[in-house]
Amino acid sequence: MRLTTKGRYAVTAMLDLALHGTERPVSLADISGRQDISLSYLEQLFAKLRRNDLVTSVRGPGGGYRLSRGGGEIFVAQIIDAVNEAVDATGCGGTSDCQQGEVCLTHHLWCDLSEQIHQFLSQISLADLVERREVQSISARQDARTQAQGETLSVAEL
Amino acid sequence: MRLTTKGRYAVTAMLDLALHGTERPVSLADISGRQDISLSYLEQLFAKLRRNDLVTSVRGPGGGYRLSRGGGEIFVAQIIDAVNEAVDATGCGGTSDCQQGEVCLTHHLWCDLSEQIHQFLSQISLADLVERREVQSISARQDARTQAQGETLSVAEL
DNA sequence: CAATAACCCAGTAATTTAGTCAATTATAAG
DNA sequence: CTTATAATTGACTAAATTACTGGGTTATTG
Repeated sequence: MRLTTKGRYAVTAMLDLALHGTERPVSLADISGRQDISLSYLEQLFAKLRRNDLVTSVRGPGGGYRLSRGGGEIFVAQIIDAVNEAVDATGCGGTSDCQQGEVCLTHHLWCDLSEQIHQFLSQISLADLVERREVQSISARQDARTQAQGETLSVAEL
Repeated sequence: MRLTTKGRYAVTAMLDLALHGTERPVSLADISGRQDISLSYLEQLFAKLRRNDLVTSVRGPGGGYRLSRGGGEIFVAQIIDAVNEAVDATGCGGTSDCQQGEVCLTHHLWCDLSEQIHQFLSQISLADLVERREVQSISARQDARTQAQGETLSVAEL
């Protein structure tokens, strides 16, 4: 499990789909415009997302992408895994060159750690994020009116 | 919070320190030999670890590095943060170019997510890992004797 | 003084990220 | 049928990050 900007782009794009794709398919050009991600980079990402059955495509005018299923059944971990593809474990994925058990054990430990993160992100669905979003935007507007109190600083930045 | 191999190297090296540095300081050459990380790369990593007060150094013959405090007071998140340094949020760290509130909100959401991972890794200390390690190595030896039963496959690989 | 090992710095190969460009293919609409 | 739209494919490149090399210096122990 790697956590890089690439995964963030993918999650952002998928969230955009979840937010805007309820009626009609969403074109990558739209996502590119809204989320400020280059069209060609989106193409690369969505090729992988499609191969991993997270989205379906509709060609031609009015076409674009749709979530392959409900937002409640697509999880953040799946999205990140899809675009990171072929993470090949840790350079010590069973086949490789751990001289002593010791080395391999620290690797194994790291796998444990990232596996737990993976499980954490496997529990968060796009639907969860959409909901959370609405909650936050509401509370953000409330904060703007009632003057933020300090804890809500990061929200007030917007 | 980024999760890359760089952070894994740092955690592995720090764990090596925790395991072998109880008596005397541990030289980077030793860690390099045991963990198969290039000496110069370790130098880079430890420069950052030292700047972040996670290790102390002893120069001269017999010198090396020590944990700056007990393994129970050094957490995985601190190690990863130390070597990743200057993560500058998400390209939208307050100062930047979010055209609409919308974009900024997806960013904020991602921050939330990685913040939760950060908190998770902030609860795991080196001491926890050392303990876990011992438990695993013991159970690994037990499994080797009693013939592993399937679930313990990854341990049995060693 | 000599050996050790941290410390520092400049450079560089390899990989990943991010993006460009140029085609081709499917399809809806006129 | 033609045209515009938008996915799809692929090759190629720029920038950033990761991982590493090598050369030096400084402090310390024996």
